[in-house]
Amino acid sequence: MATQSVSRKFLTMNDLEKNYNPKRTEDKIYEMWEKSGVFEPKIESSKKPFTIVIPPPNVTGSLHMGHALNNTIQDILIRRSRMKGVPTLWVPGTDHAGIATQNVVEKELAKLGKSRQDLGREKFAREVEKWVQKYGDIIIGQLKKLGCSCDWSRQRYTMDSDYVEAVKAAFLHYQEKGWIYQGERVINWCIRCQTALSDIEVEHRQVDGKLWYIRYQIQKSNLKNQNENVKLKNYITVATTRPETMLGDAAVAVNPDDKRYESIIGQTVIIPIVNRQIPIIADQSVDPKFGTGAVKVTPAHDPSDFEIGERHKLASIKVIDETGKITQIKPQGFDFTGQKVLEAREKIIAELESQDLLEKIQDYTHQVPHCYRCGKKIEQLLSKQWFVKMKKLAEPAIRAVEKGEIKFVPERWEKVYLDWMKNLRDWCISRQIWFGHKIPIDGIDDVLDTWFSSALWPLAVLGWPKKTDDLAYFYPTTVLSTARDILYLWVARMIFSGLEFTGQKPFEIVYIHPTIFNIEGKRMAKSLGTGVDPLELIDKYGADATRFGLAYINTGVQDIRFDEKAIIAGRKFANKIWNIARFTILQMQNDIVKFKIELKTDDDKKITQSLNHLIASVNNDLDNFRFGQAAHSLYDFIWHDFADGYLEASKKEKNPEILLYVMVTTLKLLHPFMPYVSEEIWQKLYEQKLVAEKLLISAKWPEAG
RNA sequence: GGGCGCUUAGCUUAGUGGUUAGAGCGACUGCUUUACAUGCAGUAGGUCGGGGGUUCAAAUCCCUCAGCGCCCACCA
Repeated sequence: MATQSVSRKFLTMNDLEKNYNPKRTEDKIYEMWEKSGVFEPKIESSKKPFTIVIPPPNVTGSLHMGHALNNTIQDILIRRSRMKGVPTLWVPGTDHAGIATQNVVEKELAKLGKSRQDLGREKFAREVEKWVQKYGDIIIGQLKKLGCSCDWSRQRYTMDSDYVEAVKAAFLHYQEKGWIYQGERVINWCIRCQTALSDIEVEHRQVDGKLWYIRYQIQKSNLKNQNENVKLKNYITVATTRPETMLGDAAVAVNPDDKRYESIIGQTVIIPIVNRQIPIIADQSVDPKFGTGAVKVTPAHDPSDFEIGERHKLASIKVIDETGKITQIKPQGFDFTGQKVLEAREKIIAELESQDLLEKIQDYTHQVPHCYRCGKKIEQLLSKQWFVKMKKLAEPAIRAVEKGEIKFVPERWEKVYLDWMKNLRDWCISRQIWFGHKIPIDGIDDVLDTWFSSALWPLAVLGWPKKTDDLAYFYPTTVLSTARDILYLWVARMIFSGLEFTGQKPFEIVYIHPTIFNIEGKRMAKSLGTGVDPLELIDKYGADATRFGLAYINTGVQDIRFDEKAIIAGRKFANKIWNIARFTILQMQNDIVKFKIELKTDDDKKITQSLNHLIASVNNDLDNFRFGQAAHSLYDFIWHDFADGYLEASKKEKNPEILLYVMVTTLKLLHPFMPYVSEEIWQKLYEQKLVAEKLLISAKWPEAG
């Protein structure tokens, strides 16, 4: 509470607008904060810092509602921590997002009828650079509009020069450990993007397909030992969803315990059309209950077939190339070379039918892999790529979470993380796209998976591999707030990277925020016309309204059906607060203010008691990431207890000190949620010498007494 | 095939064992009450998805069924 001041220049009604006006407030206030230097923490070695690194938005486009929610959450945590007097750092930045950004630039070029190949690498790189510059700036501008109190002096980009060094250092480190290797195996290949993808960059979508039952002739000379079940048959039937891959079959596999086929294991069958001889083999991985219990094995085009192939030393015959066309496999009398997969499939089916080798066709709905960036079907094919061995990296990452050193909020995500981490395959890190970090090996012109660089974010932004003061003081960071869809792609990889390179976890708490859907429960997407632009909301209702509305509906649920009504309620609330302040300020001028808290009436006692409860519950809620609950308590107290109750009553029985005390305290509690209106009011109070601290953003946070 | 989440008033939802289940928006009825009509005072509207159980007491805990959504998985 401020000390008594004798010389106050009283404001009149006209000095305070009747309604809160965000547009006349926000930019002015933000500039004031920025100039004051409060966003940039000072290192105080005696105090434990509070650090957040922003999940760097992709420079593919502007921010969406998920970003608005996540950055509101982070700013709430940051502002509260700062007000508590803790050295508080929020590192901002952007991600080059290799494949995603390359794709959006390619889409732009396509509008002009051009491809990246038309431009060539150099010109294309310049186009990408222009895009990155433009959208990088847009994103930073949006974060500022939202009111994010990031330390802009520490702003980073995943391809700035220091970051390139960090990526190199990480790669070399893995190499020295012997964890980087080049291998030829079946990987996910996007025909449109022309690159390999890791397993988690593939989306499985349900597709209505067919199951074709095809007869493979058993070699006549081997038919002597037939048993009861196959006595009358001279063929074995396999079921497949991809008949065209039979061009590359290397075996027919059955389960070793499958009595039906016991007697013919080891015999030879002839692939129809291809006329090549392949063995019938027994492999544990075959499910006797599916289809006929016999499966054609195509090691070059299916990861599990590849493994069967390795176990049985089968040849891998690549029949589909990187453009999604049939290779120069020329069975006698046929030539499918250069034909698209579906085209070849049709011809093969027709030929099988004419040879009476197609037993039946079933409708079959199954999961088919698609590219997570361009949405096109993935081909699984044999390819030489670079991998990181995961076993040694996963172990400490599992332990850190199991021992509770890293906690997930909500807790249930811990299990999701661990399940994935315990069943990791090696990480395919090479990409054949043009935009990204070059693999630091001479003569290799591939780039790295964009997530290889994102995985280093918490350490790289603080200076690693250099031993900087920032790294020593602000690492490990405190909270990582993010969306659930990048739990594996990003969060898991930051955990093992952080532990490997520093021996310390990258963050203490992973907060997984709700996903925002539209009111029908559908994904918000610009392309579907279901997106809501947070900037438009800020323009219409103000940043505070947008932030408060988002915080208010974030009650810890998994999904949010976004309803603009919440933001409208936020706007009204901002206005309500403004008017409470207006009333209070005018009240202060009419009465002598002693700045001494004296509880005279029952109303005084009641309101200060409720306020104390409010402080306790807001603190408790925020300690536990219960943003919605905290917002609800603030709303209910301020509107109903304070305005409808105490303020009305105070018109009859005056106690301006209490009025001011409650006002000032609620402004502090509200500031992380609604920084602009609260600071704007604070400035009026400061001018009136009704508060002592110059800025609310750095005023002392209330604790329950 | 595994796992997770959700189902409360017309809409979006709060509420994790305890008096007549709250709010915002919408609807309706009054109010130019010396801050706010972005307001104030009220009214109507809910068998808390169905069924079963535990308990003195269940929207809340357990089981089960149904619907919606998400994630993982080498049934080709």
